[in-house]
Amino acid sequence: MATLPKNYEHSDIEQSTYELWLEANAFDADPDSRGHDARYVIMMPLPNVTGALHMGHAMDNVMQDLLIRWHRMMGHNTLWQPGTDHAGIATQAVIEKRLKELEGKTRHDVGRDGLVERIWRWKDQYERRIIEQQQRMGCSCDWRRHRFTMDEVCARAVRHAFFHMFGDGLIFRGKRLVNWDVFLQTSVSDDEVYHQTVAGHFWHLRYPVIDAKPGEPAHVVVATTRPETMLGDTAVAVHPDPAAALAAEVQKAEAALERASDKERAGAEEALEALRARQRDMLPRLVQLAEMARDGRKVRLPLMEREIPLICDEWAKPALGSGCVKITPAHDPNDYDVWQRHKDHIDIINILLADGTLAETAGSYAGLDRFAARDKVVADLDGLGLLERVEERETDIGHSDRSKTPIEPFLSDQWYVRMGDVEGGVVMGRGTQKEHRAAGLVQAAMDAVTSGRVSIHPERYTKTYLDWLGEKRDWPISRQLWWGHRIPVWSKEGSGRDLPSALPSEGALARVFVRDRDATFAVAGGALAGDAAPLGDDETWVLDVCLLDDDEAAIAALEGQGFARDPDVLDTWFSSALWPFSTLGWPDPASAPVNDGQISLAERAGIEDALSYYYPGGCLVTGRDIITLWVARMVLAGLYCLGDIPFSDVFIHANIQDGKGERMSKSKGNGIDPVDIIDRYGADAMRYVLCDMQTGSQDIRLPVTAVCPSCGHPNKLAETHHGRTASGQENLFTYVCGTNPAEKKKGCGKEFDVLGTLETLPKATPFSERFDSGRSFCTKLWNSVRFALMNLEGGVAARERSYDELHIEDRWILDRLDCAKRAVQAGLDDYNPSAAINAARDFFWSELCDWYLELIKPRLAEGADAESGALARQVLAYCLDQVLRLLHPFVPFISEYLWQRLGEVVPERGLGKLAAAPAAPQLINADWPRPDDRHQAEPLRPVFADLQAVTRGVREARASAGISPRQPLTVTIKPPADRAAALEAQAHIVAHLAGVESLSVDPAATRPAGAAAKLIASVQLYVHDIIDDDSERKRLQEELGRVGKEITICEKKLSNTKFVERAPADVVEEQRQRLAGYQSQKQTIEAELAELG
RNA sequence: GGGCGUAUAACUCAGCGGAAGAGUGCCACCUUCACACGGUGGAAGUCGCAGGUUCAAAUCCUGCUACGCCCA
Repeated sequence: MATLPKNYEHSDIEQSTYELWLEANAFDADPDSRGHDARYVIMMPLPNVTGALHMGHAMDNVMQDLLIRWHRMMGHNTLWQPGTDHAGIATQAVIEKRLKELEGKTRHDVGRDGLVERIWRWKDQYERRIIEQQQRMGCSCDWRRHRFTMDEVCARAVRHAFFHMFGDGLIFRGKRLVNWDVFLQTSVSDDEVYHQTVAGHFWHLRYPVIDAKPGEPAHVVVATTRPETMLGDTAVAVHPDPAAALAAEVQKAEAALERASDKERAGAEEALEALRARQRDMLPRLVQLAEMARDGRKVRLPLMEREIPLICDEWAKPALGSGCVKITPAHDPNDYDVWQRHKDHIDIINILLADGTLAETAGSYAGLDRFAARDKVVADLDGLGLLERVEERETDIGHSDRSKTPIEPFLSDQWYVRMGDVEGGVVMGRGTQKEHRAAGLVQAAMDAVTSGRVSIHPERYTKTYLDWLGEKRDWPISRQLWWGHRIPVWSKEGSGRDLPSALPSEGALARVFVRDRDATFAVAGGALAGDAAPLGDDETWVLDVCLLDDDEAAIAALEGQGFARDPDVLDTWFSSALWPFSTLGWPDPASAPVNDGQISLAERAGIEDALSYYYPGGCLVTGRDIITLWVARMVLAGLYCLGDIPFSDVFIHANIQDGKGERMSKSKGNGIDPVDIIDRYGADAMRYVLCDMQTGSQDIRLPVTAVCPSCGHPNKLAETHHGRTASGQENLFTYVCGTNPAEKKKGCGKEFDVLGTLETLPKATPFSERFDSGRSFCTKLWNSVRFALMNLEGGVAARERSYDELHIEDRWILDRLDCAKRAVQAGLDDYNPSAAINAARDFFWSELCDWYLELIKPRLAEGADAESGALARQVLAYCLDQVLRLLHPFVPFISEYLWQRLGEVVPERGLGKLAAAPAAPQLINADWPRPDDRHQAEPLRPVFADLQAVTRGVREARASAGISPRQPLTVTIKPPADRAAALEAQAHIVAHLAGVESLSVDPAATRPAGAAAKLIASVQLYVHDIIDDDSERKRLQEELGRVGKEITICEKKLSNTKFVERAPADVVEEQRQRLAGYQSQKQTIEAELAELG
C-alpha cells in the first residue's frame, strides 16, 4: 500500500512527477468555452540564447509558475507562453568571440551565411539547455507553443509591424550620432552602453588666431580628453555673453553657500572665490573673444592647416577651463547640437571609419587606429609648441556592453521609430474593432498606465516607466549585424527630380528620403504624394521600398532597377515588443506557420483562434531593469498593432544579488546555475526559498559557497579571491580555493570556476545555506503526510459531518485552516508570495503539526474510541488535502506526489457538505481551496490560546528545573473563576501535551510544598515536587522585578493626562487592562513569597 | 548630476504610528512509537546617525552617512 519511504529524496520524485503532468497534458492551453473573464495568460519574458539561465532567471520563472499554477487551480483557462529570444548583438558577439578564439577567424572570413549558420547551431544547443533548466524548476508552460523570435510566425509579425509603421510614416531614416562599437562594427543603443570611470588625461591645446590684431591673443586654448578628434574640428566656440553667464554662476554659488551645511561651507566658499577670480582675470579676454567671433574672425586648426571660425554658442561655459570649446560635430553629441544651430557657416567632418581607424578626412593620420592617432596628434602638437599642458583626470567613458570596448560617437544613417506625437495622430489597431487614434506611440503607452488599464506592482515602478517614456525619444532600430530580422527595405539613390516613374512592385510601400535635411515623403504610384515637388534640383535622395513579403518576383524587379536591400538587421527589442501577439499568430492565426509538432493557432470547431482568445494577456512578470527596454515597447506595439494593451498587470520581482550585494549576472561571473541548487536541495526547496524571499523589496542577497572540485573545501565566494588572467589581471570568472582571510581552515589553493563555462578549469558546486529552510520544509511535509498515511491506512469513509459533532481541536484546526486560506489568497492577490507562503507554512507547521497532530494522537491510538478516531482521521485527511492544494503553486513536485499517495489511501476526502474537497486525479488541476465562514471559530481562539499557554508554562517549568521529559508530572491549575470551566473541560489536552500524569483544576488551590509556581496569562500553575524553597524564592523575586517594571511603564503612561485625553479610548482602556493584569500578577507573586516565608 | 530603493538579533529578511518578530545559526536538554532536514526550552537587538512632528515613532517628516540599482 501507499506507505512512504522514511526519507524524502527529491531526486526520486521530481522527474516522474513532471512526466505525469506531461502525459496528462496538464500544461496545455487551448481556447475553449470558458469566457474571456476566466482566462489567464502569461507571456514568458523570453530568455536569450546567449547562455544558460542563472538564479535571477529562476526567480523570474518561479514567480510565473506560481501565478500560473494558482490561476489554473482557480479554474482559469491558463496559458503560459514559453520561448527564447535571438538577442541579436549579444549572441553574435559570443559567436564571433568564439570564432576568433577557437579558429582565429573573423566573421568576414566565414561570410554572412556561414556566421548565421553557426549561430543557429549555438541557438539550438542553448535553447535545449534552457528548456531543460526550466523543466527542472517545474515550469508548467505549454511547450507545444514554444517560440523563438526568429521563428517563421514571429518573423511574419515583424514584417507586418514594420510594413505598417513604414506606411504610417513612423519609421524613418536619420543621420544621427550613434554609439558606435568599433569592435563589432555596429551601432548600439543607449541601453547597451555602460559607463566606466577611467584614469585619463585632459589635454589643453593652442589654436593660433589668424591675423591677430594688436591687443588680441595670439591663440585660443581648448581642452579635450580625446585629442585625435581635433582633426575633425570645424569651429571654436565662446559664450556670446560671458559676463552675464559668469554673473549667473556667481549668483548660483552664492545661493549654494547660503544653504551649505558646516561641512560643505569650505568647498562652497572655494567655488565662489574661484568664480570671482575668473570674473577679475579671465572675463575681459572672453568678452574680447566673443567680439572677435561676432567679427567673423578665424583660427588656424593645427596639423590640418584648416581655417575654422570662432563662433558664439552657449555650449561654451565661461566658468570652465579656458572658457573656449572646440567643436567636433561628427564625433561629439553636444558638438553635434552646436552644428545644428550653426549649420549655415560651419562644417561637419567625419574623420573615423567603421573599424575605428582614421579616414581620408584626417589627412596624414588616415589609416591609423584612433588610439595610435591620439598619441601621434599629441606628440606632433607638442613638437609645434601647441600643447599648453596635460592634466591627469578621471573621465567617464562609455563602453559597449557587448564587446567591452570604448564607444565612439559616430555619424551614420540609421532607421528610427518615431515615438513622439505626430501631427494628426497615429491610427492604433488599424482595421480592428478597437481602432482608435492616439497622439503618438509613446503617448499611447503612457496613457495606458496613467489610466490604470495597465497597472504595475509594486506601484513605485510606475514612475520609472512614465519618466523614461516621457522623454519621447525616437527609437533607433537598425543594427549593423548579420544575426536578426533583416530590414525589409530596398533602396536606390539619385538626385534632383529624377525619381523612377513607377514602383516596380505592386503593393509595396515607398518613401523618398532626402539627404541632409531629415525629410521624407510618401510615394504613390511613382509620384510624390501631397506637395508634389518638395525636391530641389540639386538635392540627393534615397528612394526606399518596403516589401511585406519576400516576393521573389518583386525583389527581382527591384534589383533589376538598381535597388539594393538594406544590409542591416532590426534591434532585438523590435521583435520582442511583438511577443505578446506574434506568438499567437498575429496578423492572421488561420495561416500562421507554426513549427512541426506545434499546435495550430487557427480557429477550429467553433472555438476561437489563439489570438482572439488569448490576447490581451494577464500579467507580465519581470525584473525592473527591463521596464524601459521591453515592457514599454510591448505596450506601445500592442496598442499600435491590435489597438489593445498586451497585459493588464506587470509584476516586478526582486533581483538576486551575491553575498557582496552585487547583482548576479553571467557577465560578472557571480551567477549560479539553478540546476546546481536543484540537484543539491530539490526544486521544491529552491522554489520555497525563492518565494519566501520575494517580499516586495527590490533586491535579494544570496551569499553563495562553492565546494572546491579539487579538495572539497567550502569557499564563501563573497570573500574568496579571484584568479588571475595570463596578463596578471583579476579574473572575475575564477576563484582560488582557500583564499578567504576569515576562514581558519585553509583550502588547497587551486583555481576553479562556478559556471562551468571555462574548459580549462574544473567547476565547483555552488550552494547556499539559505536553501536549507526549503529542504527542511519539504522533509517536514513529507513526514507529516507519511504519519498521516500510516494512520489513515485502510481508508477513511467520507461521511457527512455536522459542526456540532466536532471536537474542540477539530473546530480549532478548521478555523486556523480557514484563516490560512484567506491569508494565502491575500498574499497572492497582493503579489506578495512571501506573505502567502509564510501563512501556509505557519498553518502547516506551527498549527497542524505542532498542535493538531499531537492532539489527535490519542484518538488515533489503538483502543481509543472508534467514532472519535474516525472523525479525527476524516478531519486530518481533509486538512492535508487542503494544505497540499494551498502549497501546490509554491512546491509543485512534492505536493503532487503526496497528493497521489493520499489519493490512493483516501480517495474521497472532506466532511460532506460541511467541508468539500472535490476529488481530482491530479493536484495540478484540483480546485483551489476557498474559505468558508462556517469554519470560523472566533470564540474558540482565546480558549485555545489558554490551553497552549498553560502547556508551554508546564514545559518551561520542567525545562528550567531540569526535569527529564520522560518523568511524569503532577500539576495543579488555578485559573480565574470565569475561565475554570473551559480549562477543566479541556485539561486532558494540557496533560497530554506537557507530559502530565495527574492534573487538577481548582480556582481555590494553594501552592503545595516543593511545587514550582508559574503565572501564565492570569492562570496560576503549580508543578508539583520539582523545586526547593530557596530557588523558588529566588525565581519569584526575579519575576516580581519584571512585573514591577511593566507596572511602572503602564502607570507612567496612564498618569500622563495628555495620553489619557488624546489617545483613542480603546488604546487607553487596553493600557488599563494591562496594568490591572500586572497588578494582579504582582499580588499573586507576593502571596506566594509570603507563603514561602 | 537626476530618480528609485535599502540600512531591525551573528546571517538573510518581515513589521511601517500604540507591548521588538520569523527562518537559519548559537546554547541546554531529548534518539518517546511521522520527522535529529526533528522536538522542547533558552540566550541574543540604544530597529544606521542627528534633528523634528505626535499623548505615543523601528514605523511619519527633514537632514546626514553607507550601500545597491536605474537613468544622464
